[in-house]
Amino acid sequence: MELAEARQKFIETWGKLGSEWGINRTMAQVHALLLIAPEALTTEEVMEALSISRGNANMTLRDLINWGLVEKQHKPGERKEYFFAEKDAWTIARQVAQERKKRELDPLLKVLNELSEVKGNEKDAEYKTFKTSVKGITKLSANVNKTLETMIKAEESWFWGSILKIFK
Amino acid sequence: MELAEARQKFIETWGKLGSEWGINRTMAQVHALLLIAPEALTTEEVMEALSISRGNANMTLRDLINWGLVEKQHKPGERKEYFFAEKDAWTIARQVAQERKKRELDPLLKVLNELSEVKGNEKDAEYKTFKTSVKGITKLSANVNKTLETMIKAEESWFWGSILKIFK
DNA sequence: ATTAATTTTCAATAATTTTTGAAAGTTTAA
DNA sequence: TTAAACTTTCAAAAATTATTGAAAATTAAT
Repeated sequence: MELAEARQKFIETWGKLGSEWGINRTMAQVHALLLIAPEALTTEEVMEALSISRGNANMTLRDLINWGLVEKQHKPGERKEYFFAEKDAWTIARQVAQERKKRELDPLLKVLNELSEVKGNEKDAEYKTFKTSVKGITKLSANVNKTLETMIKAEESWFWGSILKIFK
Repeated sequence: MELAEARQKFIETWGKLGSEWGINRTMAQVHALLLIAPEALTTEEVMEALSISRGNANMTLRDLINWGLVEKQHKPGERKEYFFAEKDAWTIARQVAQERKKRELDPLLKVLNELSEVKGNEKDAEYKTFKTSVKGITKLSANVNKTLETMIKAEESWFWGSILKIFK
C-alpha cells in the first residue's frame, strides 16, 4: 500500500472508531490527521486535507485541545496558529481515560451512591431487585474506577507489565 | 428517595451513559428497565413504561438480544413473549467487552496490520511519522486485546483480585 | 488609529439517526 | 380453514447532531 492511501485509510478508520465510541467522526479524523503529521498544521491545512469548513475545523480543534490531545503552537515571526497532536499512544490513552472518567464515571458513581439510599420495603420484589442491581453495578464501577486511577498515574511499561504478567 | 423516583433516575442515567458510549439511548433505557425488573416484561409493558412505540420496542429488544444482554422467555400457556435481562454486572461487562471486541477491536487490529506494511522511504518524515504512530497504536491495541481476552474468560473475583492486588 | 490577517461565533442548513405507526407477516388455537 | 393474538418490517416523519459560511471579534503590525 502507498503512503497516501495508507494515510487516508488510517484517518477513515480512526474516524469510524471514534464514532463508535461517542466521539464525533470529524473530531476523530482531525485527530488522526494530526497524529500522522510530522509537523504542526494550520487550520487552513486541516480544512484542506479533510474538506471541512473553517468553522468546523476551528471548533473541532478547540475540542481536541479541551480533551488534552492537541496543542497550539506558534512559529516565530508567524501570525498563524499551528496545531500539533500528542503522538505517544499511552499518553493519549491516559488522557482519554482521565477525561472520560471525569465526565462519565465520576458522575455515575455519584448517582449510584444516591440510588443506594433508596427507601423501601425489603419484602418488595421491585425494591430487592433494584437494590441488588444497583449494588452489582456499583461494585463493578468501583473496580473500574480504581483501575483507571492507577492507569492515569502509571508508566506504560509498568502498567501492562503488571497486568500481562498475571494473565500469562 | 422513593423507589419510583430512583427507578426513573436509574433508567435515565443508564440511558445517558449508553449514549455517551455510542449506544442508542432508548436501547440503554430498555436495558435499564429490564435490569431492575424482578420479572420478565412483555413488549407491551416496555412500551408503556418508556412511552415508546411498538416498532421501537421490538427493534430495541432484538438488538439487546443480539448483544447477549436480554433473553426471550415463554410462559406456559401464554402466547406473548417475555423479555428478561441478565442481572449480573460482571456477566454484562464481559458480554459487552466481547461484542465490542468482535465488532471494533478485531477489525481495527486487522487494519493496523495492513497499514504496518505501507511502502515508503525511510528518509521521508511523513512516512516515518506514519509508521511510528501506527506502531504505537498497534502495541497499545495488542495489550488491550490480551486484557480483554483474559477478562472475557475470567471469573470476576479472580480478575479484579489479580488486578487490584498489583495496584494496591 | 487604521488596516489586514486571523480566529471565533452562531443562526441557518444539511446530514444523520431515531422513532413512529400502520400494514404485512406469523403463529396458535378453535 | 379462519380468525384473533401477537410480532416484524420499513417508509415516512421527527428529532438530534454536525456542518457551513459569512459576519463579528480579536490580534498584531504599520
